[in-house]
This record gives sequence, structure tokens and C-alpha cells, in this order.
Amino acid sequence: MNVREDWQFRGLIHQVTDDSVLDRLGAGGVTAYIGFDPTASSLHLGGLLQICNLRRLQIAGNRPIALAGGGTGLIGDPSFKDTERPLLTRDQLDANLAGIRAQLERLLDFSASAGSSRAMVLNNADWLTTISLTDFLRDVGKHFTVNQMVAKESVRSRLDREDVGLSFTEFSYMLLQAYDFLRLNVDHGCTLQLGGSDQWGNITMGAELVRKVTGQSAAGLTSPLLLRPDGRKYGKSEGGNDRVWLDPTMTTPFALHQFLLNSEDEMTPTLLRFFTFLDHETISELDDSLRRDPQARRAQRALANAVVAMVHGEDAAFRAERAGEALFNESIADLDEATLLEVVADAPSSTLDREAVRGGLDPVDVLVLTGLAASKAEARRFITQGGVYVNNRRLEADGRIDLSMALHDRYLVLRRGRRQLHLVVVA
RNA sequence: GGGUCGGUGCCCGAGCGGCCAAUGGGAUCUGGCUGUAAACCAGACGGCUUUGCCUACGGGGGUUCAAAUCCCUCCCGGCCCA
Repeated sequence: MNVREDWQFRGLIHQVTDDSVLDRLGAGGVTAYIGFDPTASSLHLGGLLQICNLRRLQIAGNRPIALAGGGTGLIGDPSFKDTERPLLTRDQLDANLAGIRAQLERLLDFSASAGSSRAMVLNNADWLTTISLTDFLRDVGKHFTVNQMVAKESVRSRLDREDVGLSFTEFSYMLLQAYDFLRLNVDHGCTLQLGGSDQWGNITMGAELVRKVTGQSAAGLTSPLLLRPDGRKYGKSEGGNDRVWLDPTMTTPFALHQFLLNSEDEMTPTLLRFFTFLDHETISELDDSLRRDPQARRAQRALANAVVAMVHGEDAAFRAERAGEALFNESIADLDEATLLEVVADAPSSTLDREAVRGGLDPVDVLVLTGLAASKAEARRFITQGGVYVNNRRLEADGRIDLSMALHDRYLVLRRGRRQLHLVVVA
């Protein structure tokens, strides 16, 4: 496939250091890298976007490197709002990397048969924590002037603020990242760095360092940041602050599917382009469907199925879609036991004693017990506001929960609000 | 090191001795309308054994019948000076 055409169609290009990059990627044989934060044992949706780009270029015959910021993570990029970064121990870092690597293996080709385009995972802690300060200052620091560093947007915005300062440590961040590029160039022949548009300044510094030190040309390409129409960050779950993770134990396949299925109309065309590998014709048809027949939500469905299938497999995508249909379109009380269990398979569950349920339970206690409410006060609030459902039936303000409500004599499907689910098994 | 300004609930930000669990905005949550969307409208938004009580306004100590508000001290941050 023509890389230039494809990336332009998908809107993946925000800035490039030089336009010929796209042709070289199309020809294949380029080694390119993207940095990611190993601050958790799983990637999240935002990170997946970058990985998708690596996947795209690997499919075109180039070699992708996923670089874990184990070393830079200790410093903190000043372009991020909060300066505090968790200090990871070597053990945590290794555990996180193992988790992320397992996820990457579904998305990138690490097999020997990939040949020169075989994917790699590296960790910059390997070189950043061992280089001596004097070596670093001589080999890297002398190639940059403070003048140009101060001129960077990420730095200026911090200098202009009156409430927080910018520590020297953070100020140095861009040099470390530049050094990464140099090392990857020298050790692996890497000539291109990709990233979000907020990384532009860091990327160009790296490319410049490579050029200065090795005389080779090195390039950068950034993609637009994925923002919601109102400017907020994309990828937070319904719950609010939690990110949407790729690890099925952190964000279930069902939850991921639901998250994508609920994508705003306005964002869906972009998401289809960024996160799926559907061909242009299919995407255009889905755009069309979104305009003409929005209530069918074909585009959202395609998006949800494609992403869940890519991350968790076809089976998981199928099950997630089916569960959603059962939950929202069918009467849950009519499902046979096996189907019911499958539908709520992803929901958290807990067990209650049969005798206790027989006697009738205060829903407030049950909500707290199941974690659907953080406190009794909150539980009462949800109930009085009409936000609690048992087996899809709204619970009255003075209602109780008892054994007669149990489906198949042993299941209670609790729901808080639109889609916070919890399965109670009566033992 | 000196001077100065500041640290309030998830975030921003009022309050500057009682009427303060603390104005306002944002975020979030619930409901309504819809398409399991957006926008919009309404309500909620520290906890509990809930006409009351407890815990909270950077930490500790003090003054007072009474402190987020006054005093002392420590910690942290901005700015200016050295």
C-alpha cells in the first residue's frame, strides 16, 4: 500500500521534518521508533494509537522499535502538566515491560521470519542510567545551546507560569530524549522517530543530534493528538479518571467494546482512521452511514469490533458485542442461565449468603459491599436519584433486595447508572 | 542565606474570628430527552448509627467561650535580592 496516501487519508501526519520520509517508508527498510511510558504493566488506548502507527509501518516493510522510557520516566517531561513522576524500581520496570511486551506481541511481529522488519522492544534505562555525567555533558550537552532549549514551546510555557517553576532536571529531559535517538541510530540504524504532536520539540532535537554527531540524516514525524471535540483528553473510561487499558483484567474486553461503541459521532471517523486497519473504501462508507443513518451506529460498531478483535481476538469481540446486545436490548430475566452468565462474564462479581438474602437485604449495604457505591451516603444518593437497577428493573427508594428477585434462584444483576454492572451470586 | 507572596474539598479559586462541611466555576455522578452518542435541562457532589455527630482548609503548637480565618514554629512552592 502507498504509505503516503494511506497516512494522509487517515490524517496521521501532523508535522514531518522532511517530506521524503513518507516515500522512504513506502519503499520499506526504514527503522523507526516510538517512545512509551512503562509506568504501568499495560498500555492504554492513547498508547495504542502510537503502536498502531508502528504496526502500519511494519506492514509496509519497515522495522519498528518500541522504546520504553524507563530512564526518561525517572525525569519527567516538562511538557506534561504534573511534574511528579513515580520513581520505578528496576523490578517494577521489568514487570511492567513484561506486561507491555506481551501486548505488543499481538500487535507487532516479533518473529524471526519478519527478517529485517522484525520488531524490537528496548528500554532507555539501559543506557541512560549508565552513562557518566561528564560523558553526557561532553557528548550530548555541547551540541545544544541553552538559547535554543529555552526557546522550545514546552519550556517557555513553564517559564511563563507564575505558580510552578521548572527544575533543571526537567529542563534536561529533552537532552535525554535526544540521546535516545542517537543511541538507536548508532546501535540499530534508526533514522526516524514518531510521536504525538506534543513531542515535536523533543523529536527535532533528537534528529538534530543524530545529524550533528553521525552526519546521517534523521527524521521525525508527529501525529495529531487525539482530543475529544471539547478539547479534553481521549481515552478516559466512563468511570471518569481511569484510563482505558488494553489489559483485560484492568479493562475488560466488554468495557473496551462499550467504550468504543459509545464514541461520539463527531469523533468516530477519526477513531476509525487512527485505530483500525480497515480499507479506505470501507471507512468512507462508514462515514457515510454515520451521516445518513446515525442511529444505526454502524461506524461505532465497526470500530468497537475491529479494536477489540485486534487487542483481544475475534472471539472476545464477538462475545463483547453479544453481551452488549443482551444487556441493552433484551430482557435479562428471560435469558437462560448459560447465556446470562456469558453476558455478565466480564462484570465484577461477589457472593452473598443465601440465608442473608432470604431475610431481605438493605440495598444500601449491598451497593457498598459490591463496590458499586463508595460509601453508604453515596449508595443512598444513587437509590434516591433512581440510579440503581436490579435485573434491569429500577429499584424503588424504599425497596429491599430478597431471594425472590434472584434469577435462576441464584443471580442478581445489579446496575448503577447506565452501565456499571455487578453480578451477585447467591450461594 | 535575606526579603516578599502564597499553600483551602478531585482541579481552579473565594472566604480572612462565630451565620463555614466552607460562595463560584470546571470535572465527576444520577435522572430526563435521545441512538447504550453529542448538545441541552434538572438534581447530587466529606463520612456516619443523619432533626444530630465526627473528620477536614500544608504539619505541629498556642491565643480564644469560639479559628480556614489571629500568634509561634516547621515543611513545600512562586517572585525579587545575595
